[in-house]
Formats: sequence, structure tokens, C-alpha cells
Amino acid sequence: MTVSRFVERLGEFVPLCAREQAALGRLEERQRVVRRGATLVREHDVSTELCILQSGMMMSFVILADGSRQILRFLFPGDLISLPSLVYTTAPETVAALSDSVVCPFDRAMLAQLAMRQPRLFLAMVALDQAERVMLTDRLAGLGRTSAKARVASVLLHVRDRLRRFDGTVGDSFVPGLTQEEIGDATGLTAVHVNRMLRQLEEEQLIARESGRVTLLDERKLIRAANYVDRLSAIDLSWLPPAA
Amino acid sequence: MTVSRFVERLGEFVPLCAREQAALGRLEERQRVVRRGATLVREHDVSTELCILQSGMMMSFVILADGSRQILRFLFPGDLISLPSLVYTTAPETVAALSDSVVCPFDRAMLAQLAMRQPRLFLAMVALDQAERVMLTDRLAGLGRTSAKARVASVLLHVRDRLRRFDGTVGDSFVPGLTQEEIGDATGLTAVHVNRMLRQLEEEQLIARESGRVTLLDERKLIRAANYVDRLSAIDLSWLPPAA
DNA sequence: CGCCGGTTTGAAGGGCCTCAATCGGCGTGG
DNA sequence: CCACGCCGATTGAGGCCCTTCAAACCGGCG
Repeated sequence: MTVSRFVERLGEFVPLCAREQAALGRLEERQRVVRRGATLVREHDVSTELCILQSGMMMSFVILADGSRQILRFLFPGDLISLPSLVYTTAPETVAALSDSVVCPFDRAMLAQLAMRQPRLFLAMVALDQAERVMLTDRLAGLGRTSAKARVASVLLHVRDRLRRFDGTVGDSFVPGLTQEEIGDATGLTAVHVNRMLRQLEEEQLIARESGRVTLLDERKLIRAANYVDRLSAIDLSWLPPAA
Repeated sequence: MTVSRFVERLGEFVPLCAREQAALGRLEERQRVVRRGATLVREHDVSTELCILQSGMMMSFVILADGSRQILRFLFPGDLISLPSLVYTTAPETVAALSDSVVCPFDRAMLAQLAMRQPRLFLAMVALDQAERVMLTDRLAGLGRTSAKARVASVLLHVRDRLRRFDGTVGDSFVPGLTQEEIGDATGLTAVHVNRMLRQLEEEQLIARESGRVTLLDERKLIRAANYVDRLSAIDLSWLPPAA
């Protein structure tokens, strides 16, 4: 058994006792490879399984009636996938791999068991999930009320922060691993316009680009232009009851 | 003590034993009135309290750097307010009353206690919260990929469904209780354009209006035009472990 | 009666889209 | 080894959806 990504993730914010770490480890006993471009769950398909992303990068999205796609979320190692299957037997969103990935699937009954036996741990997981919810509302506000340039900048900052959290060596320069069409589907724009916004960010000396690699030249200004907030760095789980 | 709205709400989807109902009741022991227009929590303010909305209608929103507002969510009786305060000591969004409302505030420590002592109940609450998350992603997709007309229609359908769920007598005709500016701030549009979209929906015989009251004339077509899904009617909590 | 918040309507402008063509990198098959 | 095909990036021209600005209208309430 490899390292539990979820223990890593949660452990950043709250100390976990051995018993709790073991419980989380049981969620990651099975492994499944998802190749770049392949889909893990398809919208409307029946699915009562959850997953933890072990390695790679994925996304969840929906396809609308007119065929357009809206990317809901980018997924990184340690992220919990398809939590909505706790309430719906049919998946509300498609999950697909942006790069070769490994996921650890487990049944929702296992999560129920964990909630019953390790309530403190479950509480911590729920709390952390609220951070995801807030990031979702950040993006909602971005789509509703900010310019195309701001939305594109926001995606760059978000992906950089998530990559860095998993791999500390990532600095101002990184490879997003997204096509301009994917950035567009995440920001509600066309690939064409994403391209123009990237060029504009480049002309304003906010970023530099070379063959897929992006460098943030003036992070301060970029954050301001994007209306960006790093929600992961403000998390506080210190109020949790102490481990048993 | 009045009826627990939260028991009503959760009880729609899963049977609750007496012990569980009592535990929920304890969350609603204190009451606080919030007048129409008043704000319960302000963004960036320190707040470790949660609330359950007893009666009335509220909204949560953020104000962006340029002063524009994005409404994140409309709140109805039985809804859990400011769950994000489980992870953040400072509120990520403002909560204000759209009509005279009553809320029941309780500390997050009480929720932690409930999670520890009534894990099944807490699991049910978390599952139900996932439905909120999915509604949020529906709105995200709406903002990113649907027309102004669809977004406005979607708000009307959403509010009608929520009102009806609380008051069964609500039919195709109802009073949204929202200004056109509020609808605009929820859909990422200007009040002016919301007005034009309402007129257009009226001209197409999809809705009728008279002094604040809206009547849905062709719900089928409206749902299709709005890309709307009623996420509350598809909820399935039957897999929950049985009550103790 | 006169204010005030909300609604309604018009005209003009801009941000982003659509359509379309070119270009570059890379894997594949000849 | 090279030609081809394909996907993604890039760039241009034109158009539409929604915004901005402005003014008139309406109902309610002091």
C-alpha cells in the first residue's frame, strides 16, 4: 500500500491519530488507473461509488443541451471525487482524467461506516469539503461578475496553488496541463477568447509563456486582477475536538 | 418551542428517531429575528456561528472589488446557513434577509457534538448538503454556458420549487419576492436586461405577470428553456444505516 | 402631494462569440 | 526519412448579446 493521499491532505490541517489514519487508509485499498482523456464516471450513469484521487489531474464537468461543456472543478491528488453520490444514485457530473491518473474507489457504505465509527474524522472531512464549496462560490462570482481576463488569470492562479500544495518545488513557473479550450470551458469562454486573454496578460507583463509553460511575473497584480483568494491557506480546523 | 424546521426538512428524505429529533431540536432553541434588508453576517466578519432558517427568505452574496454583487444562494426555511464557518473563522459571504425572517443560531461546537453523538444524523445532514452543492454547480453551468433568458427562467423555477416545498399550496402562480435587481445579481445580469428577459418570457407565453406575481404558463417548455433540474426531488437517502 | 424604490423603455457601445484561415508540433504510415 | 493528418494555438473580420447611460413611469408611504 502506498502513502494515503487523503491522510496527507487532511493531515495538513489537523493532526490524525493512528486509528484515524488507518481508517482513511482503508478507503484507499483498491486502485484504478484512468488514462489521460478517459472518463471515470459519466453524467446520468448509475454510480454509488466515491473515489480519492491518488495521482494525476482530473476534472468534473457537465454537458448542456446545446452540446457546450462547463467544467465544474479541477481535481488534484488527495481530492475526494463524486461526493454527490451520497445523495444521488445517478451521477450529476462527468469525471474525466486530464493526465494519466490513479484513483482509489470505495463504496458509499464504507464512508457511512467511517462516519459511524470515526465521527471526529468524518467531521474533519466534512469541514474540509466546505472549503471546496467556498471555492465553488468564488468561481460562481467570477463567472457572474468578472471579466474574461480575470477569469483566465484566476484559473492560472488556482492551478498553480493546487500544484504547489502537492509538490512544494512548484514556484512561479509551472505547466498547467490544460488546453485553451479546457480553460475556456472552465471559465465560460471560447478557446479563441482565452487565447486573446492570455496574450493580453502576456503583453501586460503579468505572465510569460513558452511551449505550454506559464510563469507568473507579477503575482500581486495578477491576484488583484483575478479577484483571487487562496481558500486553502485560510483553513482553520483547530476547533475540532481532540483525537480520542 | 415551535416545530423544528430542520426536522421537517430532513424528515422529508429519511425517517428520524425520537432521539435524533430531539438532538436537532436542540439546535433550534435560540431564536433571532432578522428584518427585511438587515444582514445576519457580513463577509470578512469573524463568526463561528451557524444558523438554521426558521421562517422567511434570505440570501447569501459577495461584493466584488468593483462593487458589483453576486448572489450565491437563496435561503428557505429549514436551510442550514453559513456551514463554511466550519473551516473559516471569517465569513466568506454575507447573509441578509429578503423578507422578515427568524433564524436559530448555534455554535459550531454544538454541531461537532452532534456529529460525535449522532453520527447517523450528521451523515444525513452532510448528504443533504451535497444536494446544495449540486445546485451550486447547476448555477455555475448556467452562468457559464446559458443565455440570459435561461438564467432568469431558472431562478423563477428554483424559487417556485423551494416555496412549494415549504408550502404545499403554492402552485404555478407565486410571488417570488425578489426585485429585478436581485434576480440580476443572482444570474450575473443587469436589472435592465432581466426586465427585458421577463418581458420576452411573457411574450412567448411562458409566464404571466401582474404586480409582482408570476404565473408559470408552460412549465414543460420553461424547464427546457432554462435547462432546469429539480435536484431536491431526486434525492435518495435510503442507503443510510437504520436509526439506532 | 411629493418623494423613493422599483420597473420599463430607448439608444448606443463594447465584450465576447462565430466563422474562417493559417500555423506549428507530433505521431503515424508509407 | 519524409509526407500526411490531426489537434491545438493563433490571428482576423464581422456580428450579436448584454451593458451602460438616460429618462419616464408607477405604486406606496410619509
